[in-house]
Amino acid sequence: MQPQYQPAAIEQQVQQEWADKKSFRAVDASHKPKYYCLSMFPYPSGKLHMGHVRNYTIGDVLSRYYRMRGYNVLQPMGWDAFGLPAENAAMANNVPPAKWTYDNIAYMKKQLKSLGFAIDWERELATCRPDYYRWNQWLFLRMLEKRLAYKKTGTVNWDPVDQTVLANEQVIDGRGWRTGALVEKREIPMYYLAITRYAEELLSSLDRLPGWPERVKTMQANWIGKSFGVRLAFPYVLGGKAGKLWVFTTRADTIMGVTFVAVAAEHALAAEAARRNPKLAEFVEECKRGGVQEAEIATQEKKGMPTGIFVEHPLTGENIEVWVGNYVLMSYGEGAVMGVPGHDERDFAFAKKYGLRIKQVIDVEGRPYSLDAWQPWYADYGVCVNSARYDGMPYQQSVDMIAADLKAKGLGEKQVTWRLRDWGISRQRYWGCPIPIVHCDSCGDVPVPDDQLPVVLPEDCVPDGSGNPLNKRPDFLNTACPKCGKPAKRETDTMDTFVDSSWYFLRFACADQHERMVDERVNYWLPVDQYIGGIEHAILHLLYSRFWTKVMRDFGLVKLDEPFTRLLTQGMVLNEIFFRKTDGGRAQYFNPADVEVQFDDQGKRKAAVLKEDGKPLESGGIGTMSKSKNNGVDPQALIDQYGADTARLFVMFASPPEQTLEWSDDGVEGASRFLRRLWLFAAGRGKDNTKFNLSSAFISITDWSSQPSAIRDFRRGIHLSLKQASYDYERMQYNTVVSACMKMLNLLEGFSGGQGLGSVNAVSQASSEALDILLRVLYPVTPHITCVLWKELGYGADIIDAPWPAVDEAALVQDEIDLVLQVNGKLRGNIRVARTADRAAIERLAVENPNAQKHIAGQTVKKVVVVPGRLVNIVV
RNA sequence: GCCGGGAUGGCGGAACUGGUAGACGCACGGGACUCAAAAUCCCGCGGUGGCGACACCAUGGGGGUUCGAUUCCCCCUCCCGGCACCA
Repeated sequence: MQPQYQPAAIEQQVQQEWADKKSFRAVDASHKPKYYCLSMFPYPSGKLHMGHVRNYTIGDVLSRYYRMRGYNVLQPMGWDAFGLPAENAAMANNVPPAKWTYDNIAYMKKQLKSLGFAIDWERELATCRPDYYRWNQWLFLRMLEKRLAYKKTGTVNWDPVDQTVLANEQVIDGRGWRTGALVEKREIPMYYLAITRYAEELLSSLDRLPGWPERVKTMQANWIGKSFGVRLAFPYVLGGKAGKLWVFTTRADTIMGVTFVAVAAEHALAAEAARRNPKLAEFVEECKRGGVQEAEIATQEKKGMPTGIFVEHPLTGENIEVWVGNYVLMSYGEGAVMGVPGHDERDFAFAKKYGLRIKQVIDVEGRPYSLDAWQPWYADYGVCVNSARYDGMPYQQSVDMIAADLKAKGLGEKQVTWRLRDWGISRQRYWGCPIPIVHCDSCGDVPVPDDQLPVVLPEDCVPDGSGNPLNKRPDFLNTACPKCGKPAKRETDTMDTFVDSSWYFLRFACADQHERMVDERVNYWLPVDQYIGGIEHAILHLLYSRFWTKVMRDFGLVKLDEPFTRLLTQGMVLNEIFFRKTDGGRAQYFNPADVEVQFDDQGKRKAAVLKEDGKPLESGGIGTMSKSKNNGVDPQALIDQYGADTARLFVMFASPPEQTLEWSDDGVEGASRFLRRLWLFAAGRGKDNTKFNLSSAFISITDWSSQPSAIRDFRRGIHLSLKQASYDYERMQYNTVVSACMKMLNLLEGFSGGQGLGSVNAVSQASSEALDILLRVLYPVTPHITCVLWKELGYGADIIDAPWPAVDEAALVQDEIDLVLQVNGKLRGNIRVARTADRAAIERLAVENPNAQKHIAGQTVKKVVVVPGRLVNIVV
């Protein structure tokens, strides 16, 4: 064995061996139980970033652990290969998105392999390949047949200079990112998937996902947003014609407090009023300026303008004026809301601003009400007041009666409303899956017949920022109508990339199936037993995937209700941010690798200077690794310098998977140091050069109870750590798994030089057993080094198929245990009692303890709390 | 703005179901080895007071429940994720 740890050499050798033996090929049937471990597939952006390293290491640790536990494990990998960044790169470098994407995939695949992940590469897929996306098209056509896919208009960001649709990301402070032009909202026809038809099931089946984090389920439930309320109408007569203005409210109990009604700028009544009032028309246009992002709309200043149109209160008949409000969303409810300034904070502010009437109609346990300032309890549930026949009624009773009264007049009824909207999938972009529709002057929108699928995207286009290049490709655009055969045009919109990622986990089960979308193997491997990915996907990707799976189930393609049994949402990877203000006042960011941090004697930070010029930098705190803050760390440099095992060990040790992870160069050094120590110890060169016979796993001692206590203490420490690590593997807290391994090595090193240990043979055997356990516990995290040591020391043929070590419960038993002694909950010492001591004996020992006596002195003991095996608390 | 989450020594974090706050690691200080440095090893390391035994304070801030709260409840502050066309 090499005396020194040389990661580069052993990692390459071990990876080659795995590749040659196809060690991680998943078989589609087995007597073992299956385990499908999936990490969210990467977007091929160029090279791996730390978030990828973290994500795939978590998945790999899990996969290897489950294999040791006797499962038939599948861990596949693919590429979420369509998307906007490829088009941006294409424009910047004048290279087709396809070439850029395929080059990135090749490079990143090499990087993934160098990290030693136990991936079955035979199932690799890329969503930009026609043999993948043809099935997007195929299923879209099936959904069209069932009217689960349909066409309607939708709102997009429009850049009036480039004459192109912008993604939200491309709108910066309300302007187009390339042109700087003020962005406008524009209505265009789009295809939608009717996810709202599954709203009820998507919500209710969250309860059947015990393996999902509560926070993710809460977020999804709120996103779906089922609310029980009343849909009601305000009748009006306009230009001699009668009409009804519909609104939805969850607070029908406040209906007697309505003093105005507000509609969205896109509402029909707003358009009607604008035709007769140029000032209002201007305001409606103003509302249409700016982007479509909800965060932007919700934080902008609340503005409104009266329309001069009056409607009739459905219960009192009172005249109520209609306003146009820039905060009313056309996409939620009816695009109109009733204004109750007395009991809605937003309406209160609006009424104050425009001098509208504010009326109290709810009383909350007699709490004071004044029109001067908003108070939080104004919005609470209470009892109706100033509400005629509803006075004195609590919430539910008043809503029931109001709904009944409205219904009697034909002006409303109870209704369930969802926040969830149907999924618009049309994108006016090139690098995506073509929507398989042909537009014919005679026949209209005609679906492409199945036998003409896939509609293949030409891969040689280079976008230029002005619209979709497919519109400039006659060979793609011009086709024959599938129905009548006359010349027709292809749809040039492509699908949202969330479509691609909504079912890739199914395709991994049968990536070589080219006749069908999926085959019966999908029912063997699915559902995914453990899905791992960033918390930023908690809503959209996961919700779309759940929806898509249910649609495929209803089409008879899969037999599962939910795609992911367990979900782990990993935290983001953060690093420090350093910058200097430039002359223009803008921040110039410097990569932490180029920064030297200086400390004072206490180890507190003094200053940070740029290595290049030695001058100080400002700290921008800690933030997610990003290009804009220039605080990313290239994993390749880390792997090249320290090896994959160190990289993996660091990301697992630095924080638990669900929390954010802070980058630390010193932490990496520490991880590397541990592996060097492990290697030196195993190579028989421990700290004092004591050389044990570790070359054999043959252990002849079966009864350790007669061994000296030093040996029994040592084994107890090892088995306690093993027990801890086993527990932590199950709950996926890998940082403490690593900690347990470090404790084991500390014990081993301390043990090798001790005295009074009995026979050298027994010490050697206990050490051998401990190292055997340590290597197996550590293996999923750092597979290369443990693989080599395991083989070199003769523990077995191949650690990848070694079983998980068993805890020797007998080793954990102590004859005497230490209990914590408290008086009034304060720590006052320890008492040592026999393992078998009963409660009375413990209480007596505790009260008699001199330390306890000191604090009891002169007071009466009220009671004694004994927590078995833990503590005694004397209450005086 | 709305929804969700987080905050523990100089730093990353640990503490399992309410039971010794600070495991493990990093940084830092002292020492050994060395001509010297690196590497390695040993010791120390939350704060205040005390020679010491020990006492008191301390888990973002304020309040509550409990024999006992980092853990449960209420209020507040700051930070992070998402908001439907970034993926």
